[in-house]
Amino acid sequence: MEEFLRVVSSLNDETRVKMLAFIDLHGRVCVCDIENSFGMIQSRVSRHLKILKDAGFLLVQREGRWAYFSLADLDELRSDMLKNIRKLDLRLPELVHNCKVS
Amino acid sequence: MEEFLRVVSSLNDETRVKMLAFIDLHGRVCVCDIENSFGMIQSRVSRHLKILKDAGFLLVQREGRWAYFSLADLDELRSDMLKNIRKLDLRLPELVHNCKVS
DNA sequence: TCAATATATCAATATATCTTGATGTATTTA
DNA sequence: TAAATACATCAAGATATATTGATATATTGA
Repeated sequence: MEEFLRVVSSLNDETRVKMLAFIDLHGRVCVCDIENSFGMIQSRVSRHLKILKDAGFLLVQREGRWAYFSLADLDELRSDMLKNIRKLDLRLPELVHNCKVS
Repeated sequence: MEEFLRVVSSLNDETRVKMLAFIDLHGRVCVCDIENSFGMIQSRVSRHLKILKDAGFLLVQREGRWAYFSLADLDELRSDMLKNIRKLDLRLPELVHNCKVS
């Protein structure tokens, strides 16, 4: 139950549903990609990505000063959730890749 | 998105997940059945059942002074959620049918 | 080494949700 | 008709979550 509620509560937020859909669409992105694409401040983005990671949806790979987030391997519950998010056909922001150094 | 969030937030609560599993298991129950089975006060039960109903999981049929709740027809999102709740193998309270008149 | 960048986290505030107890309405039965 | 029962809803307080701005750490490049 605890894990089920962690998964459900991670998706009980429009911002996080969109971020998950965005990463599903674009693959590997760093925090500042989402910051730029969504027009949100860094602490907010970082917090939401952490929640999605802790819920088992995302994987983080640190490279230098960047943290790249991508989809984790999903079990049935999580892949069901993602499947139903895909069906929402959300309008997502464009990918804006604007980190200062790369 | 709005409907997705209504479904997700309805399940973002341990009490409601258990009540949904309970109704899935026992079929048609009235509010006081849940009150007695879960040992919760009536206003709390009524509120949670309303949230599950508004989220499209439950159907209500009024009969006399009783309101009977049962599973609604579920679309893919909702039946996926119920399927994953079944997999949790929750320990649910016994059905205590103790309404004063019947 | 120093400054800039990327990220995480914390504290404060705002907002939402849950629980309880009180109240209101409808139905049934004495 | 009056009392009891089933249920819904509201107000108040408690708890949880989200947002922002500030601060801390690590990495890189000048």
